[in-house]
Amino acid sequence: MAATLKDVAARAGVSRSAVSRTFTDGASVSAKMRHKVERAARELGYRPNALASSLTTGRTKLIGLVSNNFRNPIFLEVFDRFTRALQDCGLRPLLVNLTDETDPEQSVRMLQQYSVDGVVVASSTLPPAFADAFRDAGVPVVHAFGRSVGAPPVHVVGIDNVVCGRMAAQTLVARGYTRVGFLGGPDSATSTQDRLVGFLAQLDRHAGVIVSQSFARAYSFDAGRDEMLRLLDHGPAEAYFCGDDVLSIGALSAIQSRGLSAPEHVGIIGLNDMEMSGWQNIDLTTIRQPIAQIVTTAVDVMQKMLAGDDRAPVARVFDCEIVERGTLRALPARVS
Amino acid sequence: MAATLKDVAARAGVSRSAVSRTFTDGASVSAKMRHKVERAARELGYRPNALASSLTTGRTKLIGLVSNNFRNPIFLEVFDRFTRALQDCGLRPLLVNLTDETDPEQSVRMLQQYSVDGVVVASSTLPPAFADAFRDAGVPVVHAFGRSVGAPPVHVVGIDNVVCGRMAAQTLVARGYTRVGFLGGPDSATSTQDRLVGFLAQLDRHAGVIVSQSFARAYSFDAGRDEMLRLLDHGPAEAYFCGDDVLSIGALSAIQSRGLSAPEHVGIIGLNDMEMSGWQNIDLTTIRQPIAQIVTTAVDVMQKMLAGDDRAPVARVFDCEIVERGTLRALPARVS
DNA sequence: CCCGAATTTGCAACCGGTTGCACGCATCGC
DNA sequence: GCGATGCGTGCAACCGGTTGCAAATTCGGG
Repeated sequence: MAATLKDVAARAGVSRSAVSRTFTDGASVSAKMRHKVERAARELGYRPNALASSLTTGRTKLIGLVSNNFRNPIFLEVFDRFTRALQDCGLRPLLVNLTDETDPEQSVRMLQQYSVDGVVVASSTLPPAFADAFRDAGVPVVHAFGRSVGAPPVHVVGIDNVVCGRMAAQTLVARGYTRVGFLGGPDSATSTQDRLVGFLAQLDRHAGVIVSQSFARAYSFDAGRDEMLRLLDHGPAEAYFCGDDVLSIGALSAIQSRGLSAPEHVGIIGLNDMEMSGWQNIDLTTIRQPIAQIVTTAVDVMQKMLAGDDRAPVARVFDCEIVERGTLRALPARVS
Repeated sequence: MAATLKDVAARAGVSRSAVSRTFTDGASVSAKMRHKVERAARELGYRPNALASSLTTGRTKLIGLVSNNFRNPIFLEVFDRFTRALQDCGLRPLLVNLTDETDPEQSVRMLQQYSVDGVVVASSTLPPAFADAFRDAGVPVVHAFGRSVGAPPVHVVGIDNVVCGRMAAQTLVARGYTRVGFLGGPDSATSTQDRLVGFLAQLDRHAGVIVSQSFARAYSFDAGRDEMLRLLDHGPAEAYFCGDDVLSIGALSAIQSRGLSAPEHVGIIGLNDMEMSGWQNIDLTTIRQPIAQIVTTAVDVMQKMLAGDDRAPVARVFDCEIVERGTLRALPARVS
């Protein structure tokens, strides 16, 4: 169907190499030749076959975009930004949905079969071993929203969840809460673990504060709601740090459906600052994660790796900030 | 790096064709040969290169998944389902984000360069001409959530938006509303146009009902909120059919921030039944669109086309249903 | 106008597979 | 024991490009 290099060469009356060279920049072609070829190409509607050329060049410009989080609305924004950023530098995202996949090996193989140039893992819940599998296979990989440790096995871009846990604790203490709770996502997620560690560490400094902890079965509305309903039935804390905004909103829903409200009866602070957290009928106090920066940086790192930069993996950590809205009680008046 | 066909052949002491044949099913290979090859392959960790084989077979198993809707949370579910369904039949979604792309030609070219086997367009806002461009390029295409007309230029899977408009109108009339409004998405979207047509047509049968119309600049929370704020300032209708749930939730937020509430002051009915419409703090009455069926069917149609079935394009239309929640006044008591 | 250097072009091999064809060999019937 | 049949295998050409190398062309300078 589609015109090939050979067709164009025949029509222009030149060699195939000449055609190839006109379409690869950096190759030496005379102006006259270029004209002839371009005209023939235009007439035939020729487009070079990216896959065929990848055979010899070894680059496909295909990037595996791997995630297991297709329930949390925040990830729509993540996908939006990743696809745009990748497209902007001429890369094509090959999306891999790991939701019900158990075996990392299999995805690695699949992506290898398609000779992806690199892999972006976008998830805060996948075990680090997963990203490692790609590195072991010799594929450049960057883990966005992964756990940031000192000397990570692969490039990581994200936030420091331990610090976030501390911030949350600090915020609750400053507002005078003395019985606080951690309502995390699944406790197998590194993000959950780290946030809990930070939360507890910070509270350790405040002897008078009582702390409890529990975990929702997933980062989802329903899971948050169910877990909060359970907590409400067993004497809840005064305020909770929820693992994530969507969990928080589920929790708020539980609170409302018991005829209670935030912050009057229970305080809530979330994490992510997803768009709907700012909606007036939700108005969630939360910790903002700089998604845009994380994505941009991850793509940037990927580009550098593709360009041949193979420095040792580094964790790039971005700061979070508290977004004050309406689900925590006000700061006590300053005594002057 | 990776072992190639040649390496395996050398190690097993057989010809390259023999190796190729062991990995393509339907080819004739003796059991003994198969064993030798498989062992050599295992030892070398050989995986056939999907792209190389696509050169001769003409199939890449790559499917372009094209959308311009990365703001509406409902589309996360759409992507989740599409990627899973495609993966389940051995196809790989190559995601194309058209958010700020103006020229359809360009995406067509790009996807052609990657020799995708087919294209799924998932959008209710892209003009039909867009999907047509792929058909014209000889690429199998199915348009999910597209406009369903009698003899469509390409396969379409979705709902009948005219019927939805009628349902909404019918629902409002049945509840005794006499001043109703249509708060649509961007009026360039076919879905908006069709819903409006149906809405008006149905209301035409009810002489006493006054109807107004306006359009939000996008299918997004902010757009819905802004438009509703504007309406509230100019004497709103008693109830609105909003183009979409996310728009509806924006509208609800506007209503609340004016100290009003639904359904007491203004009634709202949405469309989509996205997950959060059911959340207690939103509780939106809406029209449910059977997303799962639409996606499954779209992938099914695609598979058939890939298998060589090139019957004339058909529009596959699914029914919607009203989901009664709390943003419309109750049905008047039946007079018996 | 001639010569050497620089640039442009074509040839041919190669990337990693697939596949039509012909040949070798075992099997079968008679 | 013979030829017909058929399966299994290897050869070689091909898919659509790229690229090292050498030949051909262009160019500049004297």
